[in-house]
Amino acid sequence: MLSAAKELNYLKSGPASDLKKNRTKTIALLLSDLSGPFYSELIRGVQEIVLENGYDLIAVSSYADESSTAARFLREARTDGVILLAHNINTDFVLNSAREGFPIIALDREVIGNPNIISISVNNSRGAYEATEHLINSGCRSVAHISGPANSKDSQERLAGYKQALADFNTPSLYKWILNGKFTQEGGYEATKMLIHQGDLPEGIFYGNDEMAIGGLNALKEYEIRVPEDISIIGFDDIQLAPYLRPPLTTMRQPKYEIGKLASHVLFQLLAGESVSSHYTFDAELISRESVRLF
Amino acid sequence: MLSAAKELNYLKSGPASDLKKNRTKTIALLLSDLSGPFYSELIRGVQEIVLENGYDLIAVSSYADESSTAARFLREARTDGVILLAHNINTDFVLNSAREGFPIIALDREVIGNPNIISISVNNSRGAYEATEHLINSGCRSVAHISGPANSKDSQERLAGYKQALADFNTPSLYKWILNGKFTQEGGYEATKMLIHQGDLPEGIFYGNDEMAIGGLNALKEYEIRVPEDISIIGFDDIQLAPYLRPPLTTMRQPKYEIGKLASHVLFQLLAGESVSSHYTFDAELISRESVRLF
DNA sequence: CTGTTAGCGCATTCAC
DNA sequence: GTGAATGCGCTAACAG
Repeated sequence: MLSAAKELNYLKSGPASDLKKNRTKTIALLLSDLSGPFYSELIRGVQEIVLENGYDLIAVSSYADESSTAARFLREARTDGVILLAHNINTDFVLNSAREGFPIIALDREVIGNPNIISISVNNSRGAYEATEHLINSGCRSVAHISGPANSKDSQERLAGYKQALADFNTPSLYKWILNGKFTQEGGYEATKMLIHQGDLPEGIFYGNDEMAIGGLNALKEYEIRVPEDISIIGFDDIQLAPYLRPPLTTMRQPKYEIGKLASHVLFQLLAGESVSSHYTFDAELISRESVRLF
Repeated sequence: MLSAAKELNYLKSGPASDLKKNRTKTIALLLSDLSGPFYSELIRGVQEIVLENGYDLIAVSSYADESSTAARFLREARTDGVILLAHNINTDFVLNSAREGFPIIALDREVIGNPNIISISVNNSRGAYEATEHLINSGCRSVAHISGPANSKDSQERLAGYKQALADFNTPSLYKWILNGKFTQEGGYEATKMLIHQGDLPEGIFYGNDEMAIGGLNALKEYEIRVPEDISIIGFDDIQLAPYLRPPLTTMRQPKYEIGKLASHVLFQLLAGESVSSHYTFDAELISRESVRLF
């Protein structure tokens, strides 16, 4: 009777099944904006490991802050674990969502003291230091920095690395050469225009990420300032577009694929009850293309 | 007592809540590959409407066919509705997953006869016709076509439009000038190399999508065939990279943002019990850049 | 207005 | 082996 019903088009309810089994066999990747096209490498890394372990992967957006889908997935443990790359969810919220058996891997912040939260980050200050150093070593006697939002840890660290390099190489560190570009293309465009209007153009610009560098490139083109003949620029991230820009963008590559793989790998270790380090670090790598003038 | 527990760090279970309420307030966007970077416009459109309606959006991959996450979300109605853009899930499976009160919006196929499944598509054959026509009108006396997978409806229709244009404009239609590039960059590269090795190069190539055109551009560059001086090429989709290619790619733009908005809009109408058309169509639009030589 | 209770649809257990 | 009963953790309905 019941089996007959099953044969002819039985559709089970996922939620009911999850409730009973107390696990979803699903991992959520929490992103600040689903429509941002720059995570594909990371997603690929995560997806590989998640599928390999017989789990499903869903991507969730934290678009509207704490009322967002992502927040709900965190707070209500709608999956068996979570990989967090959503800087607009605040750390207290994350801490309050942590619970036994619900691993959280944070890729965009350092969370200490909670055994259910592991963080993985790239060495931003070091990467920024190298970017700035590269500009200086290739002949720039002055270097500006277009930074990201002040509340972003990535941005703060990159700014710190930049300043350290200026200090170490006796290069002028001027307030007017540090502008906020909000990590967006538009922001990079505006910040670069401001830099140009100030009159005293530096010989190099270190953009806190590639998106802002794209905006910068557009602003520079508008004013017929040639890259790299008149000014050298360097970005951070190595997004997919970087090699296609004119000129191809020199940048600091983040090993996104590797980070994605490690994040999910660690997640499954936690799910299996194994103990892991509370923090992992990767280095960024200089990808030299044509936006920095070499001597 | 219970309220005291709540105050100090109560974490509710999402699955249990969903079960009780019999709705998730979540819409799933089913994509064939989460790491594909070419959906951002569409996602943006969907996200806007979904959030506006107080719902959450999650993105799910159908990476591993019928055993995939996406398939599970369809089959088990894990969300209140679904937007489908996953050609690797077959239509019978979709039909068998349909149920009352679980709207499915199909963006990559035409599904007829089921009131719970609505399809939205672009007029592929017409777009392909226009692409081919554009090549012919700009002076190409011969036009090849690199197509997508044979089982893709999009690909079939684009091929049909191409053939129709050749017929209408008395342009030679040769079997050797229709090659399969699988809708991937690699496939487009290989197909283009084959075309080159055949010796008798056409004056224009219509690629079934932009990704294959990128591969084609690479192959052409390798053989020092100049675009558009030696050969004109046109793509389909207008992906984000298209204007950044060398030369900037002429292509048929799909109104992805608008499609995303309509898809979610229709979904909510269905959820509200309103009746809607069973099928909607958009037109592709010629975006003229520099990969077609103009006379 | 606060406290108790029934039942959502499954998977698992136990009785048969 | 097949079939009925229990309870997962909530929410909504209801009683006090």
